[in-house]
This record gives sequence, C-alpha cells and structure tokens, in this order.
Amino acid sequence: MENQFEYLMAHDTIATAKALLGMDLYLGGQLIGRIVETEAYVGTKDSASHSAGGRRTRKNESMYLEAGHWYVYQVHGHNMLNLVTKERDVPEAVLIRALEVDGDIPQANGPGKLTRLANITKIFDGQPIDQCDLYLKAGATPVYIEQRARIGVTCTDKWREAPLCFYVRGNRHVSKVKKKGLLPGEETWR
DNA sequence: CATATGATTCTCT
DNA sequence: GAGAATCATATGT
Repeated sequence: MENQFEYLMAHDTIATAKALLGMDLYLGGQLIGRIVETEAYVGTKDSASHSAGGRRTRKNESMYLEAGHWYVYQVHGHNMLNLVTKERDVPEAVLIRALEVDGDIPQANGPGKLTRLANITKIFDGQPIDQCDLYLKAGATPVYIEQRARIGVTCTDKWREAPLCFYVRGNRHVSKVKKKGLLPGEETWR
C-alpha cells in the first residue's frame, strides 16, 4: 500500500496544494485569513472529484478552465472555494478547506464555514484570480506540512484513502483535529 | 413537475 | 461514528 500514490506526489496539483498553505486570502483589499488546509482533486481518473470520468456540466464547467481561475461549487447548501491548477480542459483543482483567522477560536475550519464567513458565493465562480476582488498574497511558510486522506469523500475505491489532504502541523484552525498535539500560537509558521 | 444527490455541518451517542 | 438538516443542480416522468 505504501507507494501506491507515489506518482501523484510529483504532480503539479499536489505542488500547488502545498504551496497554497500559508498564503493569505484577501477579499476587496481586506484580509480574510491564512490558508492552513487544502485538498487536491486530480482530474477525470480521480473518482472522488466532481470531474470523475470526464463528467462535465454547467455546475462544474469552471474546473475545465486554465490554471489561476476560481472554481466555486455549491453542495448541501454550502459553497466550496477551489483554485484551478492545470491547462484548459484538464479538470484539476485544489480545494481550500480551512483558514486561520484572528482570534483564539477557529471560525473557518471547514470549506463551508470559510465561504460563509467571507461571503464567498458563486459570483466568483470562473473568475481569474489576477483580476478579481478575491485574491491571494504570500504569507508565511509552514514549519511542517502533514498529509492525510481527504475528508468527506464518498467513493469506495482506492481514491477514498489517497493522502491528498495537506495541512499545517499543529495548527488549531485545521478542520477535524484533536486538541492534543496542537502547537501554541505562531509556532506553526516560520 | 417530482425525486435524487452530495468535495457539509451540527448534534447527539 | 451515525443521523438529520438543507438546497441548488441534475435527471427522470
């Protein structure tokens, strides 16, 4: 089981998912928070992805845009924010799952929660990140990046266990983490 | 028009 | 961990 996903680890989308950790998300010139958790969705072969098997509808059309566009998908009454990572017609993207916001208590430790907090809706779907009110700036660098299986995937094959969720070690704003093992304050960044 | 389906979240056990 | 709430889209009759 160990090197089953080795070929994925060298993939662009994985690199992007890791690079997004520590980036600051801005909306209309105002800082929303710093990214602490991302997930990679790697195209038509990924049965956990919205684009599994080449599925393409009005709903997920933005996933087929070229890298640098926002993809906002709505499910269970929640909005999810993704960044498209590949060339046109290659449906790969990185889901932004959690942000570190000011204050002790996590307020954006889930993909639905962060979009509700920041008022991110489908108006950003398909927009280029460099000409948009919603954009990223370099923030800090994680001390260490952990990885685990993705959250909430419903497929039953090997993709359910693929370690494509990336997060900042010890950061209290990552979703579904145990209290034990959290690092205090700024020790998760360098 | 009716029914099914989630890349979720909350609440309870 | 399991179940309900919830709602825009998709698909079937």
